[in-house]
Amino acid sequence: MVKIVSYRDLVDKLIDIFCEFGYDGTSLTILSQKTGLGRASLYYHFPGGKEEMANAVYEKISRDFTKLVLAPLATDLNFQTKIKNMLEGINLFYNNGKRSCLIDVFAIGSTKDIFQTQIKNAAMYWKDSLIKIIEDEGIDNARAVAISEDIIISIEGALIFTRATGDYSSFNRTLEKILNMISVNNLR
Amino acid sequence: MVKIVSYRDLVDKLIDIFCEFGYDGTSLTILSQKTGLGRASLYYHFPGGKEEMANAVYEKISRDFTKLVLAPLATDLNFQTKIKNMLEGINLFYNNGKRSCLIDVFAIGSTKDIFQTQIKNAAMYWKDSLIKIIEDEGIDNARAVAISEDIIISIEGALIFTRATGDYSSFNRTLEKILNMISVNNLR
DNA sequence: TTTATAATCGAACGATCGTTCTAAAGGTGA
DNA sequence: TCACCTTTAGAACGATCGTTCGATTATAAA
Repeated sequence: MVKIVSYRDLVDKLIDIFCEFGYDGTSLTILSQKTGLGRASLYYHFPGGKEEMANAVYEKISRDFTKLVLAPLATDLNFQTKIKNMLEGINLFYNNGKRSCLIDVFAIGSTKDIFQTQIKNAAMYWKDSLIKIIEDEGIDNARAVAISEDIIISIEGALIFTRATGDYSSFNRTLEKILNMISVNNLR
Repeated sequence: MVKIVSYRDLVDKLIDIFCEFGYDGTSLTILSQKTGLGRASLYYHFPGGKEEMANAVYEKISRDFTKLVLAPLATDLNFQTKIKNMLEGINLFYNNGKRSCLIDVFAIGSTKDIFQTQIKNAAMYWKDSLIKIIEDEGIDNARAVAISEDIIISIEGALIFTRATGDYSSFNRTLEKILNMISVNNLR
C-alpha cells in the first residue's frame, strides 16, 4: 500500500476507496482502515466529514478531467493531434480502463442530487468541445453532433463493458478504434 | 404511484427503488415508505432481508434480459430481424434509456462481489451470441468480435451518456445508428 | 360462524453509522 | 528547554442501520 504523506496523497486514496465501495458503501471505519488515519484525524483534514471528502474527491477528479481530456481539445494543434492527445488523456484519467467508476460513484445514491448538475455540465462541455473542433474541419453541425456523441458514448461504454467482463484490452481497442475513425476522410 | 397488489409488483417496485438509491443507499426505512409495506411485512416476503430482496431483483432482471435481449438472437429469423428485435428488447428492458442503472446497482458497493461473476457471464454470453450470428453472415471471427463489442459498448455507453445529460433522445438515436450499421453491406 | 392460514403492523433489539469530544504525540522556531 | 501549533488518536455521542418480536387484521375454506 502506498504510504500517505500529503493531503494530495490522502485525496488520491479517498478516490480509490470511494470507487471500490461507492459513496454510501464507504463507512468511516473503512476510511479509517484504508487510509491508516484515525476517525478524528480524518475530520481534522475534512471538518465537513464524509460529504466534504466526496467534494474534495470530485474536485480533484474534475481538475484531472479538465487537464487531461478537455484541455487537449482547446489547443492550436491540428485536428488529429487534438483527438489523439485527448484519447491519451482518457487513458491516463481512467488508468487504462481500470478506474471505470468515477462517474457512477457520484451519479448513484446519496451523492446523486449533489453532483447531478456538475456531471451534466461536464458532459455537455465535453460534447460541445468535440462538436466545435469537428465543425472546424468543415463538417456540418448535424454530423458533428452525431460523431461527438459517438466518441463519448464509445468511451463510456467501453468502461462499462471492461468492468463487466474484466477484459481491459477491449478498452484500449475502443480508443484505437476511435482514433482510426477520426480521419478527415472517414468523417465526411 | 402504482398500487402493489402482487409479489411481482413488489419486486418491480424494488427494482425502481434500488435503481434510485443504489443497494447501500437503500435503507429499510426507504423500502418501507416507497413500497407502503411495514418493515416486518417486507421480511415476511423476503425472510433473508435486504440481501434476499437484491437477489429477487437480480433474478427478475436477469430473466427479463434473457427474454427481451438474448432470446431474439437465438431464433431462426434472418440476421437483420434478429438484431432489430434485440434492439426493441433493449428499448423495453431499459425503458427508453430511463432505466440506465441496472448494472451499476449490482456492480458497485456491497453487492459487487456477490453478482460480479453473474454479470460477467451475462456480458460474455451476450457478446458470444452476437459473434455467432454475425459469423453466420459470412464475416470472419476477428471482425465479428469487433462488431459485437461495438454494439454492446454503444448501448452501454448510450445509457451512461443519457443518464449524465438527461437527454433521452440520444439513447434512441444510438439504437437506430446500430440498426443502420447492421446491414450486410456495412458489415464487410 | 368457526377455523386456519396469509399478510399486516409498530415497537424494540443490538450493531454500526457519521460525528464530536478531550487529550496526547510530533514538529518547529525561539 | 520552552512554548506553540499541527496532527494524531481512542472513547463516546445520538441517530440510524438491518433485523426480530409479539400480536393484530384480512382472506377464504369448512
